[in-house]
Amino acid sequence: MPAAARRNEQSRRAILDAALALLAETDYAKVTIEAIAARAGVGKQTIYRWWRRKGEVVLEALTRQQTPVVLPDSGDLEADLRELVRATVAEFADPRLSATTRALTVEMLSDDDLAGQVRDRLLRPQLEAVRDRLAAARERGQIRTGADLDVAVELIFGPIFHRWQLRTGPLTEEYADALVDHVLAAVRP
Amino acid sequence: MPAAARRNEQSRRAILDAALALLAETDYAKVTIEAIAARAGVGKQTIYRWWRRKGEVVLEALTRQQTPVVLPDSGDLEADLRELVRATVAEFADPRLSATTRALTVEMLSDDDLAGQVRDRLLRPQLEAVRDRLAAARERGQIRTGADLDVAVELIFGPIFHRWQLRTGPLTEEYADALVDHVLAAVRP
Amino acid sequence: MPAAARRNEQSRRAILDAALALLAETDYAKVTIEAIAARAGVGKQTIYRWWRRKGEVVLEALTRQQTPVVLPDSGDLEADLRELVRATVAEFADPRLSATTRALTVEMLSDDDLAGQVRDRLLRPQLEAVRDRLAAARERGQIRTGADLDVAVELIFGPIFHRWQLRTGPLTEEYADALVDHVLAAVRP
Amino acid sequence: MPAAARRNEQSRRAILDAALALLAETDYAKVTIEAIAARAGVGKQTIYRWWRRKGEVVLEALTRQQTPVVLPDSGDLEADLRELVRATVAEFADPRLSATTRALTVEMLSDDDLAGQVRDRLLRPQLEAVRDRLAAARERGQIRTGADLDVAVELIFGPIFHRWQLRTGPLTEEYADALVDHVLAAVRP
DNA sequence: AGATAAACGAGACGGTACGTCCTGTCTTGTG
DNA sequence: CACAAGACAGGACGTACCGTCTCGTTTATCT
Repeated sequence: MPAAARRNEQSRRAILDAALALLAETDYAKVTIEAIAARAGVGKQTIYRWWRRKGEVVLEALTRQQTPVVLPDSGDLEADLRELVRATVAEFADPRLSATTRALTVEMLSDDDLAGQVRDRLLRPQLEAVRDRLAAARERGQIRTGADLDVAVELIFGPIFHRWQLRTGPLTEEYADALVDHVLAAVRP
Repeated sequence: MPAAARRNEQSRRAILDAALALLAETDYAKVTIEAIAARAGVGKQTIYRWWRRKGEVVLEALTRQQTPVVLPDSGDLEADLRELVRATVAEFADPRLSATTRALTVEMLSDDDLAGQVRDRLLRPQLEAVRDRLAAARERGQIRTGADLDVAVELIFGPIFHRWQLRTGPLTEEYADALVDHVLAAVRP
Repeated sequence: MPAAARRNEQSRRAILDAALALLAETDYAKVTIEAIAARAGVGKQTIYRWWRRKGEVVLEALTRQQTPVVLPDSGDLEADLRELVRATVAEFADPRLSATTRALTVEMLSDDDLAGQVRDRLLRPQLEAVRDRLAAARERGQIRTGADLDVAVELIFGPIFHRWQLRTGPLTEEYADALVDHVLAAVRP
Repeated sequence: MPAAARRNEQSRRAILDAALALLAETDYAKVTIEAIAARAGVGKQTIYRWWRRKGEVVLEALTRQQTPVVLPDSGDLEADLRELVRATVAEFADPRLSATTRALTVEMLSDDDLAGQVRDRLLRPQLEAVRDRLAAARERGQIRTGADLDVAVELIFGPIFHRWQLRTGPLTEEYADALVDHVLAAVRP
């Protein structure tokens, strides 16, 4: 393991910036280690020294700019869920955010290790925040006690993810609202 | 456009067989056009002449062996759904089927065109079969009239797909059953 | 062996014309069988049916437009030689004629058979015409009896060919005249 | 332009050795970049990095093993010339040396740049050595002052080259001697 | 006036080599 | 000793032609 102490923070930043820039500008096929290195003005070895795969660079580039998850808790479960789902659907509908998600998904599908990292670092916080919100609702009696909260969380994100990735339908506000209705029906007492 | 009439059916079959064999045997990274051509005893140009990308070859190889979708309709919606969901979960849990799905998903994420073809040829029939089964249930009054059947279908497959791809939980029979319970709750009158 | 009787004269002409046109227009590397066939609006097989190699097509294209060799015989050996050598040098200096000669030379170097044909059909008549002129001069006592006429002919064309192909000097009228002087010195009584 | 300082001398040698070996063993048509790379245990890019065309590799392979030109100067011009011409004729008559010369000639005819390099590196030293020998003879009065030494040199090599390439006659010792006689006649006072 | 058989255009085919690109490792100086 | 620079072996990419091989479709003889 390299002595991280010696690590050049400037190069690290340049690499992550370059990766983000390329992700934003070009096809994911053009986001190669060589292109990142060239763009960052960095030797390829400096990338290989600190990351094992391109996917890890991309992941780190994306996590770096991640904002902490804050879910609204107005007490009104339906309103809060609607806000969450609308925001999520809008995000997947946005071609720019969508492109990086797509990139990351490709990497995850070809590297189990990376998949784990993405899951734990990017995804889990998001999903657990929602789970916590649902738990609070359950305590208030807004959700039936028999409901499996993990399943409930997937009932929200699964359909959106599915529709986004397989393009089986439009990602609109109407869709978001319809989804919320069904999810609520599934967990209501 | 090439005169498809002149197409050599033997070569076509050899190519698709080779693609399937490689998909089954090796990492997707090793399923290259060159490997397929070599395995099929065919010139590379013969592949490029009839398919634009590797993904299209893989897609055609997979569609060729596809069995028509038959959904049970015993009249008992819960039983039928449980059977469907258990089978689907088992399929995604199977590493062999899973590998080709993973491969195809990677290709879809990097080629919109291919994504459309996969959706229309492989996915849509499956999803519509389920939708039809739900429509039948609705006519029998087993599903509330307000339910959006498209959303309902995604309520089934979305979570499975999500859990499979992001590995956020185990793909077991218990999970299948819990999912069925929630889906039913969502659409029941 | 094809029954030449059935041969389509129109196609034959189109092929030879196409070959000439390509020779004149492009690099010799682009003069491929496929290009000739496409240009001539002819199937590749029609070329392969009547010629064994590209070089033979080129040879036939060039021989077709060849004019019969006529050497001046004014009685004045020096004047006649000077005219011949100046014309030959000028021909090699002309980039257009030079290009086809270059092409043919390449083919000859990679095909002994073709080399023989070129020698016999294109070259020999030329060389023998010169040899005959020298023989006439010898009978008139303008050339010493000991002179080897074959060597003498090569004394004329060898240096020009050498200088053209290896670009060891300019192909000017002065050069032509200097060469004539030395050749005459070599064979004079 | 690559920093030649970083060049791997071992690879360079392996490539040139492989090229020579292939030239000696096989048809020139089989001397491909891929074959050279495979034989040398080298990536193709390593060849393309340092040479533009196959011809340049071949040229460098041939120049590397070139022995410095040493011409005899016994004072006897005729004897020295006879030795030189006999050796040259024998060399062209030798099928092994002839094959590489043929290969190089093909390359020269399709690449002006390479032609220049061959001329300057391989040919010129040889021709100038002969020119110098003739100059020495002229100073001794063995050659007439009016003789053009460049023309004289070509009077020697041109006919041999011509006869070799166009196969217009045998390359024997008798031919060598006849040629020497005529060349001497051309330049003698 | 058919019949028939070869030549024809078109272009698919199995191959070979091309020249480019990227991978992940190794090497060479610089700070 | 991390770094930039970039050479290296390897190997896939997609393209261009090779020479052979069907396809149907003209033609040109020969019944």
